Amino acid sequence: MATVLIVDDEPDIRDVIRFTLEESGFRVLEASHADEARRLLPEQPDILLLDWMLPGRSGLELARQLKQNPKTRSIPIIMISARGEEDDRIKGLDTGADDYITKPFSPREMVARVNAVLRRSRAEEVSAQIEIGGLIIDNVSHRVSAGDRAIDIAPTEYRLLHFFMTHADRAFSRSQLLDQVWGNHVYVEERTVDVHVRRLRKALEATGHEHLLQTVRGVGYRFSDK
Amino acid sequence: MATVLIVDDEPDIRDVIRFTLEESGFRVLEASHADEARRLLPEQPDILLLDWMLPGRSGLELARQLKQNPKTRSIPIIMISARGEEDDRIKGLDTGADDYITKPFSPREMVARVNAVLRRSRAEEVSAQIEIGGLIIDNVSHRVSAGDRAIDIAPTEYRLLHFFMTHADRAFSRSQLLDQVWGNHVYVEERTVDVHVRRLRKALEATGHEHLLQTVRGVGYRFSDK
DNA sequence: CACCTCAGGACACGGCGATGACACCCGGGC
DNA sequence: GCCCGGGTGTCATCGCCGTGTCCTGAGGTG
Repeated sequence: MATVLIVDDEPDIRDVIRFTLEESGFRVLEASHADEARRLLPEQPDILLLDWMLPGRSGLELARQLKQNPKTRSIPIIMISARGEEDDRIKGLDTGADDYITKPFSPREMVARVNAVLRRSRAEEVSAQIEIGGLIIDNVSHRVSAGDRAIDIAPTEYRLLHFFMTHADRAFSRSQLLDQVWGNHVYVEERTVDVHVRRLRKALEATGHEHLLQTVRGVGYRFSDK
Repeated sequence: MATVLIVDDEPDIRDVIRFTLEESGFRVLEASHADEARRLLPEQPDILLLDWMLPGRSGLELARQLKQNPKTRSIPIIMISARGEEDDRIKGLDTGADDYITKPFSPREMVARVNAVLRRSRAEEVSAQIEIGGLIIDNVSHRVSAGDRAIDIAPTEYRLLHFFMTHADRAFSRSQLLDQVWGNHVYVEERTVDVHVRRLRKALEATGHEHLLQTVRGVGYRFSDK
């Protein structure tokens, strides 16, 4: 089951939240301030419930910090704020918070939101380097490799592959691929996608990974190691 | 740029929203009630701003409907509700709404939320999986599997199976199936359904799931694990 | 037993996707 | 400026898979 880290300076609030979440089967960690929260990060919480109004605006700081660090960026954050602090709420979303709850909130609402955010974020998992079926793409060095062999690839093929690998196990139509990889403003023939798929496959043949790029007849293409 | 569909029965509200969104570069569609919204779906809005309090609770209905239809399920919905209708807010989230805004709201907040939801939904990976009797169909990856074995299936068989699995435990006549799976404009022989049922069964035999597709003599076919 | 419905095999056509060829564009080197 | 080469988009062609129809036989039903 998922672990939730509550960061709030009021013990009463923490208690209420802890009770509700534990009843719903979550594991709960508590911190009363930002520093304590940071110390608890090694416990690998799946989600943070973060009170906006921590002393010294440290809630905002913490959120910003977590979202800037690649290692913690993927931890979703739900902000808790008092009703009416609208400006803060907006900043919270801008900072990268994934959702927020206004006090006072009902237990049911909170659980519903925690679940919703977890469901969303689970699939996301962004990282610079992605590995699927032994094939590795690294968006920092802009390089594709398998084992210790580098694969030479043209720009468009690279973008296509990168899109596929960040959206694996999904079937895409040609027009979706054009929108996503070429940009939805340009107009090119749908069949062009076929050609680039073929070129990409050819490039992947060098290491025997062409089977990862699959044709879904009547629909489009899919990237998957299954 | 993204397209937003506003569904609200109050023209003033729509105007305000439209103005703000267009200023932020969105394309805006307007509907004053659920039916009009449905008619605008072919315009492919990227997100819906849906007033909760449409006459006759049709806002809830619309949301539920959209989230149940595989074709529209992925369109994110932001609910607009009057402050304090908390029960409704929860129901809204349960219905599948992705977020909500309480009236009155500031333009900035609205834009921030629309952007946040769009950002999320883009990366999102709702595995729209349906499982019946150990057989799994996933309309996102467009794949059928049982256990860890993938089942190879032709386009028409796939659509047929998908329809059956989303409408399990009901018997359908051949003409109903033709309407639903082939489309009600095309004309093909009723017996053709038999042939595709047979092909589908053959495909399911690979994992021993052919018994799920049952013949209802004198009526048609039914998909069920009972 | 006669009738009707469904299962299953066979087959021909059409369309979709794979593939190779080619023309154009752009940038770098001379 | 000119040439060269890699990259990209388009087109025509080919082959195969998917699809719809027909026919026959099996099995259930009255």
